Amino acid sequence: MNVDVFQTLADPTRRRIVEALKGGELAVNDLVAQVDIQQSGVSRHLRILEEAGFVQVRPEGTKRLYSLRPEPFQELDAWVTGYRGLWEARLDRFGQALERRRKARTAHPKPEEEPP
Amino acid sequence: MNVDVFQTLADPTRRRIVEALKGGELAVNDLVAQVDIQQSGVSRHLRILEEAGFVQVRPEGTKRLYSLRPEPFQELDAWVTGYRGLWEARLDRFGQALERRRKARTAHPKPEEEPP
DNA sequence: CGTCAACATTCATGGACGTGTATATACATA
DNA sequence: TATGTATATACACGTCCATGAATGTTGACG
Repeated sequence: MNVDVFQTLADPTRRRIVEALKGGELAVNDLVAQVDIQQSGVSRHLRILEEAGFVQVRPEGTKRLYSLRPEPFQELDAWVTGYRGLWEARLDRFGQALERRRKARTAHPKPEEEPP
Repeated sequence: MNVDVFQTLADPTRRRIVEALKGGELAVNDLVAQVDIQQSGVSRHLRILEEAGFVQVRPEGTKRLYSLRPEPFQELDAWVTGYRGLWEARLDRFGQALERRRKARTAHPKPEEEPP
């Protein structure tokens, strides 16, 4: 997590890797198939993504399965939250109180419906 | 808006400018006072931010007042929303319904409390 | 142990980019 | 018009970085 979140996401190839991992963990070769650069480049991008906290590795045999980690996305979400006042009608102290109550509500949702 | 949102935000100086504009519109010299680079650099960053849709200009006499625009932040918010499932317990159709109800609520808040 | 597959790392290179210096443009005011 | 202030642009320079090619490393399996 030493590197910057935005700088890590600035590269389009890294974003393609991240988006490919949205569906679940993938091996390096699977990512090479989706991103049109060399395998060495994919490994380097994965290293950068790992140092930035975006991905984690899990060795499985001779393969290494990469998957996403939530922390940097949460950080990004927190950052953009500071600018929601630009397009939401009211995000003053009253609106923030509402927001806090919503967070508390969605953090402990009542299981009133079935998962599909 | 031709340039990439993440690439625009990758530069720390540009983020400082954006954060300085959170309080409202500012002239270029006001930003130069907050960012420790030359005035020419600030103007260049403002041009990049303008081309990316982050800021808009309003001439006032010999000054030019820059202010934030919501679109790129909304775009960023929409992007990170695609990854909320990583840390929220459930963001399936049920959770999205909750989310939609919250949005409808905060869009028309009843003035039932005083701001702290 | 030898071999193959999967992946990581090193090295060299070209291009993009942020910065400072200097100069240009626009506006206001006397 | 002349002068000063506010901002934008042109140019040159150094640095960072994404990429490909080549090589190194690790694990599975005969």
